Amino acid sequence: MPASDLTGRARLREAALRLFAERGFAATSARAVAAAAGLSPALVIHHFGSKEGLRAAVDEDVLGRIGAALRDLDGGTEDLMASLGVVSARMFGADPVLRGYLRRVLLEDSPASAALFARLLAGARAELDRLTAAEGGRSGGETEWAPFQMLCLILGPLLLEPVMQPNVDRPMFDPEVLAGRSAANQRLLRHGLFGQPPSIADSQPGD
Amino acid sequence: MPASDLTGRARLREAALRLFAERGFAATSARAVAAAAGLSPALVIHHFGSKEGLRAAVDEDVLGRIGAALRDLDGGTEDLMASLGVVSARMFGADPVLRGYLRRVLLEDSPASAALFARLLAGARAELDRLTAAEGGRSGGETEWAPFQMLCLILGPLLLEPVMQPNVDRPMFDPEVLAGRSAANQRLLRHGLFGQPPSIADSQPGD
DNA sequence: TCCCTGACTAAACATGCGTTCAGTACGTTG
DNA sequence: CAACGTACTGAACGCATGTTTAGTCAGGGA
Repeated sequence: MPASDLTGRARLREAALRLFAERGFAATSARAVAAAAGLSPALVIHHFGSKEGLRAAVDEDVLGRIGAALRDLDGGTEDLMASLGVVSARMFGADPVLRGYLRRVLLEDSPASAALFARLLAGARAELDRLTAAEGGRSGGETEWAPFQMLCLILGPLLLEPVMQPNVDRPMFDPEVLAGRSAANQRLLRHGLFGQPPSIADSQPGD
Repeated sequence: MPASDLTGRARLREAALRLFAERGFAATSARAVAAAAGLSPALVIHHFGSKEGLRAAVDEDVLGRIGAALRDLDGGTEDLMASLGVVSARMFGADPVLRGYLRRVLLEDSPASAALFARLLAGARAELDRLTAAEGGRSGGETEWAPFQMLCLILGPLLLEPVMQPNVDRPMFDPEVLAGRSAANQRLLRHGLFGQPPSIADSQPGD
């Protein structure tokens, strides 16, 4: 099952995803990808036209997966902003390789990454609207940066994982740890770091 | 003054900083660096021993600048958490090239980047202590993630600049815009997105 | 059965890479 | 002045890269 069940094309794409995530695109040779897939380097050209074509195929695959996860989420009637915590768990938490690849994609400004970020931003805005409505419609002062702040809180640990992890006891994307972080983010967005001492109604069902 | 006043060694380092920031290390050839500096490729080896040595020199230079900026900041008696807003303005706001380089450094886990992040984390913790003291010592619930959240809010826009900028009207690191974002971060950390409607004592002197 | 298409390979190609080498020009030191 | 070390150059070396080519092999329709 590991990789040998897949077609050659798919095995190349998987191997490329892994190596691009680990070392980056420019630092990964087509030969290395082929070797990791147990195939000949010429197959990269045969299946994808060029190394750049291979990258495009990997991009499409990854962004497709994430787009699907986001679409699932919109459909579900998850309560409040639990959803963005859930989506980060489902996408980012799932696979270290995917995280590594996303990390590198997000800091370029390829069309693919721009589209992904626009999608995430729209999600954050929608989430924020729901959150505002749940808070009784009051919105404190300037909210221009709010969706970006929300995204920074969610994407920050993804982007900073390699440097952040050594400063955290447990694996940052362990489901429990991630849930704790999501809860902390929710508290921060609602009340700040100092608001509302944990007196009554501290624990909520969702998240 | 642009570059010709500098020694060949310094010109190579500056050119490398710019190109590494734009294209990444692996995608930048020693020949390209030398050409950008108006020098012979062999000089890269003569001055730095290898291309990797050149990277080390650039790293040292960049991290030195940032370390100095952070040290300045500790010395000054800036009030409250204005300081981290100021430091991001002074370091990140200053130079797009520096931002690009930092972006790439922070998502590897080289010793240099680990040291830088540890430094930033310590700064965030100190800042947070001061902020907590100013809030009357009360700290709401779990604060385990607080310093990381703070760093995400500050570093997020730096890391995401390429994908974020197209969604923002004005240049993200324009001093005014950055000040506005810093103020928004401060409000978020203190009261959340919905707390404390802007009734009395809205504007404060610092930041 | 034949033939064709598509997956696949080994070998080779041209190019660009990091690096080395031999040598020139120049300011400093003896 | 001679000797030296240092900044610097053009040309070359060996090698890895992305890609091409020619060819093998299996499967499926006519």
